[in-house]
Parts: sequence; C-alpha cells; structure tokens
Amino acid sequence: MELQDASNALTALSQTSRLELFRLLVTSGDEGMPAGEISTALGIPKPTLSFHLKELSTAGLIAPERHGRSITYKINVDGIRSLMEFLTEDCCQGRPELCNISSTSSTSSNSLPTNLL
Amino acid sequence: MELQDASNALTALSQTSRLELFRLLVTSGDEGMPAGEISTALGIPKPTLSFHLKELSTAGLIAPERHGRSITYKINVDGIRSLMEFLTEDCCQGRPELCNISSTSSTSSNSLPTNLL
DNA sequence: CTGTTGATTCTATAAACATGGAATTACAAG
DNA sequence: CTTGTAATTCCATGTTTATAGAATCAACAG
Repeated sequence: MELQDASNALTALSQTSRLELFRLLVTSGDEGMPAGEISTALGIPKPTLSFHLKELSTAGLIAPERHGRSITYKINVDGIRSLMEFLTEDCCQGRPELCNISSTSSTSSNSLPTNLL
Repeated sequence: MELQDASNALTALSQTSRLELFRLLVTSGDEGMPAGEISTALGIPKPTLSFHLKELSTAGLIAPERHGRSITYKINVDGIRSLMEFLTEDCCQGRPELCNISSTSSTSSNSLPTNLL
C-alpha cells in the first residue's frame, strides 16, 4: 500500500459520520447492512449517506453487494488489513516500542492486546 | 478516547504531507527534529509546515519543545497509543480476525507483529 | 539597542469536502 | 406497461482545509 492509498483510507475514516458508519459495518459482520437500514440507524439522509458509502468504498474499506432492489454494504477485510499493514510498517518497524502496549503503558493498560500498531 | 478525538487524530493523519511528516518524526525518535530541518527535509515552505505541525500537535500525535531559538517536534507516544487503543476496541473487539494478521495475510507477512489493529 | 536567525501568525486565495432536496435509475410485482 | 420502493446521481450551497507570501514574534550575540 502506497502513501497515497493510506492517506485516502485515513481520509475516509477521518469524518465522524463515516467513522460511525464504519464501526456499524464492522459489528454487522459478513451479512453487512442495506443502505436504507443504515440510513435510519444513523439518522443520515439517504443522499448524504450514499456519498459517505461511496467514499468508504472508493477507499477500499467497504464493498457494496446488490440483493434484489436493495444494496448491502459490508466491510472489506483485505482493505482494512492493507491499511493496518501500512501503519505497522510505518510505525512499528521504526519504533517497536510504540506497538508493544503491554510493557510501556502507564495509565490505562488492563487486558489490552499485546501489539497495537 | 472519544469518537470525536479519534476522528480528529485520523483527520490529522489523513493528509499526504502530514502523513509523511508523521513518518519522519516516528523515525527521528526521542530527539525529534527542529521545524526548519523538517521544512527542508520535506520541501515544505515554513508557514505551510507550521500549519501542519499545529494540526498534528492539536490532535495530540506530536509535541513541540523549545530549545534556544529552535523548536523541536517529536512524536507523542501516549497520543498515538490512545488512537491505537480506540481503533483496537473499535475493530478488534468487534471482529478479532481483523487484527490477527499472522494467520491470514497472503502477500507481505514476513516478521510482522502478531496483532495489527 | 541592533542585527540575525528560527519559527509562527496574519491574511488572502484556491481547492476540496459535506449536506440534503429534487430528479433519476434499478428492480420487482401486479 | 404501470406502480412502488430502494438507492443513487445531480446540483446548489455552505463549510472546512490547504497554501504560501508578508509581517511579526522570540531568542540570542555583539
């Protein structure tokens, strides 16, 4: 993943509505969720939501799937993983201690995963 | 870390110049790097760079430190960790398989940390 | 106090992004 | 072919963000 791709993915996630949307889809799993349902769930008008769905899709973080007349969106695991790999190479390889949360965190480190970034 | 804080941090990283800047500071370690040096290293005019430095500082990802007449910037480990924790709770708790790169990655997975997000 | 250097703030301009109503497309069923 | 529903695209508007020159501020040396 190139710097520009990572930047695009981060841009897609850098907006409150889209971050909420992303979180919703992450928890909705492989079945995903149809656009209309998302619209009512998040209280976002359909045209606005459609815009955000496209942003996340273009960034490769989610993917659409038509079922009859509704279009279901689900997370794109590979896309997410690519972003994480980029950040990992970026951050961890340069400074391993940033990734190892278990030994360094002072304030809030109860039962968190061992490696973060 | 709240949704808004995470969104702010992601916004700060979602711009090519700032992502490069962040990467540079990550690799520059605890000594950090004075603004002028960064300016020439990245080829960004000082006022523009100053703007980006402020964005990353406000987001809590880097921190300034004055030494004589120069101001050195270095990464803020705690801030970075907070963001990672947020993403971890967000993403991993919902779908653990997204975080476990060791078992699933196909292309570029030699000697990477076990958990990503 | 004066000059010099490192850095920021001010300011104007240009570019990109977000929002949501109106119009449109896509599909299914009668 | 017509109707209804799900979703998108079109478009106008308002808001935010990026850029970089000019002016300013801060620290130190003489």
